[in-house]
Amino acid sequence: MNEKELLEGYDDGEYRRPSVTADILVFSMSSDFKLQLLLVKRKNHPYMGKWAIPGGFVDYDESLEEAALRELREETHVEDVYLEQLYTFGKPGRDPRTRVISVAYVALVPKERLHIQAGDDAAEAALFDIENIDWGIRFYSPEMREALSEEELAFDHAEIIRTALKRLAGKLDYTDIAFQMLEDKRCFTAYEFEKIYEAISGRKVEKSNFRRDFIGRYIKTGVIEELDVKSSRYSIKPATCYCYKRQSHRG
Amino acid sequence: MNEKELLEGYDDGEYRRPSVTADILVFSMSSDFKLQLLLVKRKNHPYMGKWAIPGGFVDYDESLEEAALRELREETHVEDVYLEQLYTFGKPGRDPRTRVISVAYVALVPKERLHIQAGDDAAEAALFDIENIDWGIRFYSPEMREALSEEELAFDHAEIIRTALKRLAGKLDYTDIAFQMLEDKRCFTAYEFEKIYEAISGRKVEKSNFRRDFIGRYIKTGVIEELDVKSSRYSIKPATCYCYKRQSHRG
DNA sequence: CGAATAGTGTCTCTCAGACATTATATG
DNA sequence: CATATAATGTCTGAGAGACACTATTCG
Repeated sequence: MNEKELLEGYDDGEYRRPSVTADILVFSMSSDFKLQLLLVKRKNHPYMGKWAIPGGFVDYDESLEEAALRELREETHVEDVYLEQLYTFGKPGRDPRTRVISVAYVALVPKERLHIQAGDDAAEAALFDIENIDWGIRFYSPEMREALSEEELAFDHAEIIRTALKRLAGKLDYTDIAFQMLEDKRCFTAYEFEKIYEAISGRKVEKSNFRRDFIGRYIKTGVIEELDVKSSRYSIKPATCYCYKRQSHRG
Repeated sequence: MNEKELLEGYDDGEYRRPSVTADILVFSMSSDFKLQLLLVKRKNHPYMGKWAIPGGFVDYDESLEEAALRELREETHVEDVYLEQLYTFGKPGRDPRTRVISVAYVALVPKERLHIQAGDDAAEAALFDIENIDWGIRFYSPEMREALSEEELAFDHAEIIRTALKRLAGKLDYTDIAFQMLEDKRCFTAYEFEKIYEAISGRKVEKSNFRRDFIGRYIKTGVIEELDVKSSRYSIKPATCYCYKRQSHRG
């Protein structure tokens, strides 16, 4: 291919280094408690018009996490969120232009905090509902209910998303990640928390058991506290509110 | 520092890329069932004379995993082992020479398969017993029983080792990693497996409970099978041997 | 009243941890 | 005999999962 020859012509005989990018998977939760992922539509080749995970090159003086946060800021204008390194993807050929090693990060952001805006490399940016969690992965766009198939994703991004979904589901039971999706960590109901848990794990839970465990584990360990406030946001009968007692981000 | 100025002088105005290395943490098990880690003594600056995790630059056409396997082959002459990506360390300044992003891999290698040899960048290579698993990390060299403190480790390698130990202990219960340390996966006793489990988890287990669970879970799921063979290698009374039925590596 | 969620109680089964006991081989 | 590991058994309490039931508020 002449495109490849062109790129190899850039090489000047010195040691040829791979490029490093930080990619960021921004997960959020729709108002009807469906797990959502931020994708951007590529406006350049390769994969022009396909949907991709936002990301960009890591600057020489910037840490990987800083690079991920910078991308996050550019796309969503949020700063202070839960962020976790996912995995590093580096197979030669995953980007047809040149050798790219991508360090993928996962961010969990409550939806009201998101102010989505397409970055320089993207035509548009949108949140996609993640409907079925059988790792075959199928997305449905929020407004139009249009299926987004794996073929419409750029690069190896379907694999990256699968990895992220597995990681999130796996960490649900022994970490606090579900709390990171709450609209207001300082005042939320058991119902909200349960719905978030269901969305991330991909399966229904028994309401009564979940409440027992939820109360039992987190109240006893002081992670949450019962408040005097009641909320009728999601129900007719006012529900007890709880307060998450740890720092709002970091994990 | 004039060393830094020298390095920055190398920059020729083009986009300055970080270097990428693949580092490999080779864990093994001593004959008395202590968890061991392969370290190499640096023969060049920086950190000359300090102990380090072996690693090297990722070639332009080589996958991250291939790079890790190449390093592994150079240091230990083993090929076909359990290998897993650990984490990517990329803070600016972690290598005083230039910006280095290290993708760390963990390999689990039964000791008899190791044929340790120092690579080009190392004066010597040795296995160190990991004695206490309180994440303060202290090593004792195998022969001399000399303490190796965190200060004697190069770069941010103490942090990398801590990360690896946590990961291994965490995956012990829901993966097959303990089997990867067995001298002979096709014929081993419950005693051997128990000792490996203890070494990786860093705590004693109740023998009878462990056997019940060990038999219960793995026999029922077909992961292991009971053999007719008996072994007196670790006991006076001959013990039942078991056979691990899955592929010898990969995880 | 029905609808929808809030919230409580109960039963079973599995599993982890603690501990006791017997068996088998060697010196 | 003592010793060291092999191998089996028993008890308890915690937790997961299934399910039944009552309470509260609105329209």
